[in-house]
Formats: sequence, C-alpha cells, structure tokens
Amino acid sequence: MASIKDVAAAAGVSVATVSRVLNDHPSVSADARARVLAAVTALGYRPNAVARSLRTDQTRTLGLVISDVLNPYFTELARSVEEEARALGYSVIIGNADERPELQDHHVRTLLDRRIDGLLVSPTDGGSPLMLDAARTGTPMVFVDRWIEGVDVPVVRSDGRAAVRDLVAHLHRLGHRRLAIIAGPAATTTGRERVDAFREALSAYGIPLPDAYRGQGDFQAESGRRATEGFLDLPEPPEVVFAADNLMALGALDAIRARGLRVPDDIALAAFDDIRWFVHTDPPITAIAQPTGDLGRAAVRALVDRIEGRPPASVTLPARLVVRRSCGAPAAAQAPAVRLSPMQRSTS
Amino acid sequence: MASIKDVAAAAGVSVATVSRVLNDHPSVSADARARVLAAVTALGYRPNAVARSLRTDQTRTLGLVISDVLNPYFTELARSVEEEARALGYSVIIGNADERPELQDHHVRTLLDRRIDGLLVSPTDGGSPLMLDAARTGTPMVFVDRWIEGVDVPVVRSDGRAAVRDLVAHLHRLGHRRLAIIAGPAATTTGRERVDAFREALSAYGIPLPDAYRGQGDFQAESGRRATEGFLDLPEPPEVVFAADNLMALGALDAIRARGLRVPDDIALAAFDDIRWFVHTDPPITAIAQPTGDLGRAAVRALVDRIEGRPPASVTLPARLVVRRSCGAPAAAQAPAVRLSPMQRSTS
DNA sequence: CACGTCGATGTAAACGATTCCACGAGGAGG
DNA sequence: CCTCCTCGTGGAATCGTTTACATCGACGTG
Repeated sequence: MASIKDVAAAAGVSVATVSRVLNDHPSVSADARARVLAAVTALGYRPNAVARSLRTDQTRTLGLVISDVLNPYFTELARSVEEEARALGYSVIIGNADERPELQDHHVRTLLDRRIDGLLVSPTDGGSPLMLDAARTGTPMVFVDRWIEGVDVPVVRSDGRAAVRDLVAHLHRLGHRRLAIIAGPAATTTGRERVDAFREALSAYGIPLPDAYRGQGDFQAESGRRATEGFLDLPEPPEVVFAADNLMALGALDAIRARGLRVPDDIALAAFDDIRWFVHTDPPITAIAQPTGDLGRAAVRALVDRIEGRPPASVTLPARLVVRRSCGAPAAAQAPAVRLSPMQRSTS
Repeated sequence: MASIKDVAAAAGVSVATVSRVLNDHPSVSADARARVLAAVTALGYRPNAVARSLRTDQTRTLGLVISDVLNPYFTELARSVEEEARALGYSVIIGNADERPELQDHHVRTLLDRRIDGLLVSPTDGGSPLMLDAARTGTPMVFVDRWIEGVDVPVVRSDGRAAVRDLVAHLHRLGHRRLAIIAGPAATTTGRERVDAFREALSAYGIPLPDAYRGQGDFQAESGRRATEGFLDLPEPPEVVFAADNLMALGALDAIRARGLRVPDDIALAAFDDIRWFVHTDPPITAIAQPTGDLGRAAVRALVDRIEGRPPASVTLPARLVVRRSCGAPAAAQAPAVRLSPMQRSTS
C-alpha cells in the first residue's frame, strides 16, 4: 500500500508538503498542491489512520459499550449514536456486553487500548474497578440510559417516572389492583428505578407491591419467562405484569402462551421500552416509549463537548406512555392517552 | 498514560526487555520478567494498540459492514461474528450501511484507512469501484449473506431454495393460487435469488408470477407497506404475500392492518428470515429461518483463515421453513413441517 | 540599497511499540 | 586454558504520519 513517501516521490516534493496538502494547511503553492493531488489519485493513496493517530494522539473514534445488541432498544440507540458521531466527524466502535460484566470489562479494556477519544457506556453493573478508574483518570466518558452513582460523569437518560405514573393510572382505571413487576438487575440504575417508580405510583392508590409481585429478571427474555411463571404459580396471581424491558416482556408472553392463557383477558401485560413489533403482537402491547434517537444524539454531543474541551451537560428526557390493548379495554375507549399510529416511527 | 519507556525505567531494564516480557519471548530471565511485571501493575500500564499496529502492520481487527443494524437478522449476525472473532483473538468494528450504497462505501473506506486485517461484507449493491478494488488489491475479504458476482471472494450464505419450495408447497396445499412476493433490491443477490426461487417453485405447480404480483421493495419496512398497498389495490389482489425479509413483512402487516383486513382470513403472509417476535405476532408468522449464528461464525472462520494464510472456503448452509398460522390452517394440522418451539433460541 | 517579512519548502524529531543486531558473561568441550 | 555457543540484554532502526524549526528567495518599505 502506497505511503506518503511514495506520494512525495511521485509529486517531486517532500513528505512535509504532502502532509500539508492533505491537511489543507494554507502555505502550499497551487502548483505543488496540484502535483500532490495528482500523485494521490494516481497511486490511490489513502493516509494510514494508525500512523496518524499515533502521531496526533487522537483517533477520532468513540467507543460505545451497550448492554445487549439483541435488544432493539440498544440497537436503535447504537444507530443514532453512530449517525450523530459521523455527522461530527467521529467513528464509533460498538462493544456488546451481553449483560455480562466481565464482557463489558473486556470491551472497555480493548477500547481503551485502542486509544479511543471517548467512551459512551450503558453500564451492566455497578461499575468495575476498571471503569471507575478510567473515569477517574480522565478518559472522556458519558453514561447513557444507565449510569453509575458517585462517579463524576455526565448522564444522558430518560426519566420514566411520569410515564410509569400514567401507566399505573391507566391500569387502575381499568380496574386492576394486583400489579406485578419484573425488575431488571439491582446493579443497574434502570433495574432499580423502574421498580421504585412503579412502587411509588402504586402507593398513590394505596396499593402495595408485595415481594411475591416483584420478580427478579436480568433484562433478558428467559428471565422474563421464569419470573412470569413464578407469578402464575402464585395462589393469587397478579392481574397485570409490567416488564422492565421489552425482552423480558417477550419472555413473559412466552410463559403466558405456554399456559394457554390470554392477554389481556386472563392477565394483562405492559412493558418498558417500546418497539415496532409491539404494534403487531397479539395483542398489541402497551409500553413506555423512550426518545431513543434523541438520547443517542444528546449523548454523543455531550461526549464530543467533553473531548473538545467544552463543558458537557447531563440530559434527562421524558419517556411517555403508549396505550395499546394488552392491559384490557379497547384503545379507542382511552380518552386522553397519547397513542402511536401504527406507522409512526421513532424520529431518527 | 504510561508508555513502555516508563515501565522500562521503573523496572530498570531497556524497552526491548519490556517488550519481550509482554510478548512472552522465551529469552528473558525470571528476575527481569518479575521486575517488569511488577512495574506494569504498579503503573497500570497497558500497551498502546495504535503503536503496536503501526509497527507490526496488523490490527487484529475485522471490519463488518452490514446492510441494516435495525434488522434483527443482521443484528444477530453481528453478534455471532463478534463472538467468534473474540474467540479467535480479533475485535470487530461494525459499519452500518442502512441499505445505502454511499454509506456502505463510507464505512469500507474508513475501515480500510484503519488498516483492519480483514473485511466481512454483506453488500447493499452490486459493488462499488472501491469495494471491487479492495477485493482485487488483496484485502482479505469474505462476503456473508449477500455477495457480488464475478469477484473472487469466498461467500458464506444460506440457500433458501429448498425452503422456498417447501413454503410454496405449504401454500398450495392450503389452496392458495394467487401468490405475490415483495422482492428486495435487484442489485442484491438475495433480492434476486428469493424471487427466482419463488418463481421456480411456483412453476412446479404451473402457477405464474405476473409482474403485478412482484412488488419492488428495498428490505425496509416502508417499502413493504407500499408494495402491499399496491397488491391490495389490484382488481384481483393476491391471496398470499411473501416478503423477502422480516422488515418488509412488518410493513406489509402495517398495510394490511390499516385496511382493516385480517391475516390469514383475508390475506396470508409469510416472510424470509425468522425472528423471535414472529411467534407472538397476530397471527404468528410463517417464515423461512436462516442458521444466522452459524453463518456468522463460518464467515469469521473463513476470513481468519484467509488472513492467516490458510485457504478460505465458501460455505452454504440450508435455510428451513417454519410453519405458523399466518398462511391459514392451524399449525397443529401441519403434519411434517419443522417447527420452532416458542422458546427456542438460536444457538449462541 | 539594505533589511525585515512572509510564503513555500525541506529536514528531522517525535509518537510507542517491535525486532534485528551486537555484545558480554558464563558454561561446556576440546 | 582457549574457543565457541548460548543466553540475556541493550542500542537503534523502523513503521507512516505530523509539525517545529531552518532555509531560501522574493518582495515591500524606509
């Protein structure tokens, strides 16, 4: 592969001049510039990003460590992150933690070794020494969706508290009183927060959240299935299951179907995180939708601000309830609730 | 960040010795090794992958350019690719082309500039000059899922011909005679092949595929919706719509629902590519399932073979029909067809 | 006319690793 | 006791860039 030296030789100039042309430094004669450009195309020369990074100590690359690529929420997040990063002149390297802390660490380490300019993380756990260390030693970092407490890192996330209140109001209006939740891992902020918000919203109606109605999941489908089976085995099963993410809702659906029960007649179902398929499931699933694209973009902007020396800001965006039929009552009967038309896409 | 020089100084040895310890070269005394290792942990030293790559001319990184991250098929492919690559000691950088050739080129260029060791591509089009050039000039490359004809690059893909025959047999048995397909872009092999396989299977029953029953899509949901609307506007609409990928099936479902029609009573639906949600859609969707994980792993092995100087082999794996209810007749009535249990996951 | 300025260019030193080569010490074999 | 190997080690070149500094001519100004 041709190097800058070959170009310099072909153009009859020094490598310095070639480099100047490539980085459009002002002080280069039109003649030299033309000869260099000609040589570049003749040789099909492309600058070696590795060498450039070594010299300039920047890679123009962002690392993104997400909890699970198979989760459509994160996949959409990843897409918007890449899009915004590209617009700002950065590339993105994605690391998939698969909800496993050790895999998350593997990716953080690899990304750090590659000297990425900044790191976007949606932590799977409470924070490994490695990640805490990276944050402390000044690696530009931003948390997105989930975060770690007690670390001085900007957080870009959405607040589902109001939407969860709306959901509980909706459920209460439909007459449901025995409400259960499948929680995410307690080590994650979203794992805890969604439960807290749910419990708080319930208490406004004087409804308790017994331990038996709090299933423990790990944000993966299989755990949703197990937790739901637990609920269904109870002497008094809940009337509603609220899954803290879309994959656990899928698992819940599997479990319900396996018992030959129907949603919402036998048991109602709602989920955190809206995905396109929820419109077409049987029945369409009521969900809490996050402004995923906006989150991704805001996170990138915060990180790039940090990298380029501007003060980064934390951002919190509201989530909203999308009522469908999985909790009972025809959606048409719902008066004021916001609805997604079947074809509405998240803005992207 | 500490460099190898700092480690050398701390350990009282030369950088050469540090490097030898790090790459466990045999000829290093136990004493020196111990001192170096101590210094490494004391300083929290991590080798700079950029510098190492520059010197060794290898990055131990694979590029993966996929057509659309939002498509669960590709997301699962990406996951298995990363998994296998990691097992073989490589990292993966994913580029998402969003079915746009110019974006695909952008990513190929970026990946090449970063001097990745090899490239895995599922081409969005017939092959840009850039990609053809890369293939010709010896960049280790493997096509996965889709490929480009006339280029000497191994292909790892699945053959859906038999499964499509099974599908058509299934549809014919149910009494359907007017069968339509939503095709993918003609510039992609999968876009053409699936139509060819379908037409061929139909002809075995003496059924033609009129132009009006061949909708043109681009593998995105919106195009599936438009094509389906076109079908429904026909004086004699088809009895079955076969979408060449899962997203266009989603669009088709949107269009059918928007007209207030029911599947399969008013119109039947089937899709290429099986995804977990198809079990829970209304109704569950009959689909052709590819061995996605196996494809990803085989592709990585082929590419790494190529990179490490072993002869790479093309691989073709069979797809299979998964009968559900979207084409009519209770699935229970289906005698010999292979079925996915609701909880079956792709092996991973 | 001399001098300072400025624009265009080249030379060479980094960046952080790997690796070839040389060198010295010590042990084995004659 | 000399020679030759082997082992452990360090010096220095190298990978492909960027960039500080030096140089050199031309030009404008006092």
